[in-house]
Amino acid sequence: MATGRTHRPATRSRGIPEATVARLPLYLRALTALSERSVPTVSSEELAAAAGVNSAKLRKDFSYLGSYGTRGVGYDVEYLVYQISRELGLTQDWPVVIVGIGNLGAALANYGGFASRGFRVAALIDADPAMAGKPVAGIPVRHTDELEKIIEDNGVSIGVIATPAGAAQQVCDRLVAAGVTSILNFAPTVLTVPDGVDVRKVDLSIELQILAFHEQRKAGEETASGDGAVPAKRAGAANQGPDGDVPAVMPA
Amino acid sequence: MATGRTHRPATRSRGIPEATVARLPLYLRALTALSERSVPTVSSEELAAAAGVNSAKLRKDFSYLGSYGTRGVGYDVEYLVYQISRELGLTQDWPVVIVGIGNLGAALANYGGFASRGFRVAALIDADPAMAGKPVAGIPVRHTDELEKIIEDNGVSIGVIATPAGAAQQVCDRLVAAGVTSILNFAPTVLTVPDGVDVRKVDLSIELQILAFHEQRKAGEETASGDGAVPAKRAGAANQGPDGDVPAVMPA
DNA sequence: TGATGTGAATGAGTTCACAGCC
DNA sequence: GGCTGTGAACTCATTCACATCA
Repeated sequence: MATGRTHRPATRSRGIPEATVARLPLYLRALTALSERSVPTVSSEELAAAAGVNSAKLRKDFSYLGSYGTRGVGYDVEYLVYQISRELGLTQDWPVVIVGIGNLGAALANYGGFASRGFRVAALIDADPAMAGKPVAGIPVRHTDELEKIIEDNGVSIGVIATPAGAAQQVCDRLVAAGVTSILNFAPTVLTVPDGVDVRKVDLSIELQILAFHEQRKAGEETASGDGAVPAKRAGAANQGPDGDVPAVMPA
Repeated sequence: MATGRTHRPATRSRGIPEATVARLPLYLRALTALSERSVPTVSSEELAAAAGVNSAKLRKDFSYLGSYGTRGVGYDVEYLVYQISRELGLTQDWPVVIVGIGNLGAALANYGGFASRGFRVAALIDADPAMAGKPVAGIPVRHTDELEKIIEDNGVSIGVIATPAGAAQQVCDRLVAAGVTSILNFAPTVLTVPDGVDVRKVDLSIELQILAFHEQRKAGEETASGDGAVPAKRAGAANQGPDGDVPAVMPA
């Protein structure tokens, strides 16, 4: 069952930790902003502040990519932008399809952050025949019937599911059968996929529930100061920072 | 229950790991589905499968909440639903405001998953005067000018930011100044907040970039040492040129 | 018997602190 | 002097395996 291909002693040490991968886009964004302001170099301290992490972590992260900095100076912004882009695979074109063009699907279609990072919305797909042909974000919506053909014609390997929960697994199955190997799931349901397919999920209500947990705890601490078990100190508490992401990749 | 060993440590151990907290909503959803099908009890194995985690992890997670299961039997569904809801603070009402009513804000306003879990959309707020009064998801949009008053009047402690990146920090500052202590940020920017304020972020493009990283690696492995475990349908590995290409990403 | 609950072992990720180089 | 790069220490999370108990 378990794919034991953990061994990767091949050429370079391509063992970038998942937590690091998850932060690369963050660094990339900060670097892009610097690049636009024509800042030539940046120190780990400055860049870390811009990205909302601490500098030791950032340096460690970069060390997995290689030695791209200059001691005593810092990092060359343009060079680093290129290296991170390449590492993330953003130097190539990734056609994606978005399935389920409700409010959320439309928001995704309109989201500028995709196109500017190598992602091209190859098609919008919806099950509602009334939607077919209607343009959203300048792209005509196509009917679910065409899903397989669209995937094939465009060589799509990344699919975004923004359907209601009830339809998600079925859509997922069809995407996978048609050749999609990475799925970003916005539907509040657990998707089952075959081995070799990555799923990441974004769950709006889960995020709120996590906030509610912390919020409740804050409220409780104000009054219920009597619990001896509570170490009084704000144990890792308050500021989650820009971090706080839980690895959601299910390598199945 | 002859032994007087009554387990009631629920509100004692305030040391619930963050990773566990992040999974509680997942369990809650799976349990809610079981509850709706009137399933009385469930084993850690079954529930773990439904939530997409492994059973040892689930049992460990629950052990932080207390001993709510019965050895040899499993967990009482209704009881667990209640305990987890309480732990997450969902047994109380959480008024939230959504700021920035574009496509995404509208999607959030329409998202049913909020209301069903104790979150009440107290107000929708947008900076565009033309939006004011216009109903979205049955709730009239109000102008940013009223932000502080709305927060106060409704006792809002959780705010959702769905504005463009450029406006996010300013909106954040106003929310915090008005009394909000938890923020869910959808804008692609790092927010700076004072101590004691929680920020969680959901970044659409970051998730896609992480997928792209893994997708790229898959494509590279096909040609490398063949494990054979991954059948890998011929996904659109269109752009194979790994090197030589000039950074086609980002304005330079 | 058949499940939970949990110490112990393992692994992943973060932070420290300083050697090494510009 | 200043800043990167990285072993080592440390903290947090997952998994194992089994004692425990209905």
